[in-house]
Amino acid sequence: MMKKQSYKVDILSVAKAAGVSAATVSRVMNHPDLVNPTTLKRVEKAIRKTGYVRNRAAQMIHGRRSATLGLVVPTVNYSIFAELVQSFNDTVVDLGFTLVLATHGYDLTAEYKVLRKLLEHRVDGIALVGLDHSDDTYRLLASQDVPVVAAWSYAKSSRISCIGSDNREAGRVAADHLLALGHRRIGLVFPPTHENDRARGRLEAVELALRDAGIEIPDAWRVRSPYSVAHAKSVCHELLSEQKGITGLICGNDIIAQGALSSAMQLGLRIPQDLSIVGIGDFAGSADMYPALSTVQIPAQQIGMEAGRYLVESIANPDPVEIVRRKMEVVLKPRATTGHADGG
Amino acid sequence: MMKKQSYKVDILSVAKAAGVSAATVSRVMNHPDLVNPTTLKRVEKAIRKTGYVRNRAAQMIHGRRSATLGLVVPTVNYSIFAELVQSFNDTVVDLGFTLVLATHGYDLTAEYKVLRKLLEHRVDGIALVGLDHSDDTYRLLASQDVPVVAAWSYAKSSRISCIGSDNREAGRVAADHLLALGHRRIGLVFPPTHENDRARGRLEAVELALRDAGIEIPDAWRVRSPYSVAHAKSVCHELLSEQKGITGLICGNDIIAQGALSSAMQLGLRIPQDLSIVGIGDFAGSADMYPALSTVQIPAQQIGMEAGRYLVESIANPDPVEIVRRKMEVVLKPRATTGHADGG
DNA sequence: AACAGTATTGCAAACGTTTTCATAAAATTA
DNA sequence: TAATTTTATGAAAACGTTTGCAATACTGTT
Repeated sequence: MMKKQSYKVDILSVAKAAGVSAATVSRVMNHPDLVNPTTLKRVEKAIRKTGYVRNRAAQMIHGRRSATLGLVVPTVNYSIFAELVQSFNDTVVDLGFTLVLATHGYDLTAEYKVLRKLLEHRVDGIALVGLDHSDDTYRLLASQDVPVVAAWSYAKSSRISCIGSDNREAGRVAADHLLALGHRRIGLVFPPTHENDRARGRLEAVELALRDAGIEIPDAWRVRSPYSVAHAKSVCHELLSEQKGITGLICGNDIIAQGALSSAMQLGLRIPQDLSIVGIGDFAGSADMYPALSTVQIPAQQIGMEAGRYLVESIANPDPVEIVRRKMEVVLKPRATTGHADGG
Repeated sequence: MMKKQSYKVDILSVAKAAGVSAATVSRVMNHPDLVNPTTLKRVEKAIRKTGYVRNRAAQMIHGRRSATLGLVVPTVNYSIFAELVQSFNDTVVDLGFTLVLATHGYDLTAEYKVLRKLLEHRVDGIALVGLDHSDDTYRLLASQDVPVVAAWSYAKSSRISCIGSDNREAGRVAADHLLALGHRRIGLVFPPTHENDRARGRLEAVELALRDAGIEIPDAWRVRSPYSVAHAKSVCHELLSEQKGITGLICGNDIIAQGALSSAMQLGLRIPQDLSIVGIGDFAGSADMYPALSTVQIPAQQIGMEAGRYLVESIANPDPVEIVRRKMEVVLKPRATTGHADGG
């Protein structure tokens, strides 16, 4: 059976094999109800025998959709966007789409380039992370009429549709949590905020909350770390061994928090008696670490799902392009890495 | 500038805007050296002004490559395949390709379906994980002449090209590590091995190594857990609280090990004095956990890179389809979660 | 038996590009 | 200046599908 077909099997070979026209084969694949059951059987057999796989490109050129969706994330390292990617994927696959994935490594110039590629491939819709994008990117998006959604971030005046959380709120919740536990000597470990609205919003809100609480933080207690466990660990090691007196750490996300936690434990600090650590994100695994990480949950799965659905919906109804903004609530997950400032 | 072009901008609109033929525009995009510098400038301006993005589908239909590569992984959850995906992506993007990602959730029937979709989209090459695939999948792969590589696993008699590690070796190394430390009361936490050659190879090798060492393991010490931290944690909690006397745990991968570690610490066990835990994989973050996870490294990044390169190479030189098998060495990473059996 | 209605199929145009071939214009040579 | 070569461009065919329209073959009704 199924001989090793050398070279292209097109719709015509199938038609010939089945003794029908190309049109009929096409109908078998797209509108089987329109073809005689007997013929259907024969054609299906021919399809199987020849190993025919229909060419999406050719049907796409006919005005058909490509049935692909582009997803642009900064990175796929660690589990930062893992749940987002997985749930977005699952959602859209269920709806008949295929995922084209692109990453840019937190570089918005690179983002523009990959976005262009996605557009060349005529993805039917695009999801990207966050709301910081280059002008070129925004212009490109505006010039094409492809549905777009920014996932992860929410802003009430975003230039494009967005489905995500308010990062300032996430930052505030994290800060309030530590403040409520009586912490006043707080260290901040965040990634560079340039070109990253998530980190910027979180950090700004944290700083604001602390200021409002009348707390002054020495510059030495503010440190930068990219989203890498190893890097965060080394940066925190330095911070915690040199700057005594810090009782709480607010981290830009759970990956950084993980590094912070690791370095603290290595230094023999008791968590949370000697040091409280709070992350942001609630990534897969954060709840099951030991000690379980206190963090601010961003509902990644739900965001991925909603973003996928929104895109598919917009493709189906190319309505007047109205901007949709959906805010996904952030929720504090107080777990084992935070406790009262007095260690009690 | 760049007006919000309603509806399709095709090569003809650009041609008209620039006062040239479609052929010239095409040449500007594909062979700029063939066109007069003055014309080039004019056309490029028209391209910018109209916001033209070339249609890959249309050029693909012309026998051109699609410039996409399919990557099929079981899941993108946690960081199990994160490094693989990221490095594969980075490698092929550098070489001008775009990544089409598919997941199947460890279900080989689902794998067949997503694979078909990838083929419909005419990806120029396909990478998938492991060597367990359905007959349908293998047949489909054989019937199309698209370069294929199985990443992650290595087997000297694989039906398709493979670039990866020998999972039996990984299992043996993990077992030998614990044996060398004097452990004889060893628990096994593995995922279902059905349709998963990685898990199966590892587990078989572990069992063999233990048998060779004259060790008999009670059935109660063999437990199943999918690749999920939460699930592994709960399964291990049960195992460790009911079955006393276990001094070492061999886990199917680092994610399971992470859950095991978490449950052990929660139970107040000292690691590694009371219990040694070894994982397999050395995923991103494993080295920086606390305590740092002892594990068997599978060089994911390198595998991703080599797989990407191999595919691109095969696309460039559609040589006689010779099967390539590259074995990536596994290396023991003894860290803080394993120690002598006597706890000394 | 003639008719209308319906079900099934094929023909051919169309989609947006690339590329071969031909032609025109410009540059070079004798 | 005429002949030749080179450079730049356009016209049209081709790629693998889908689909509107037309044609044919059935079905059932009188």
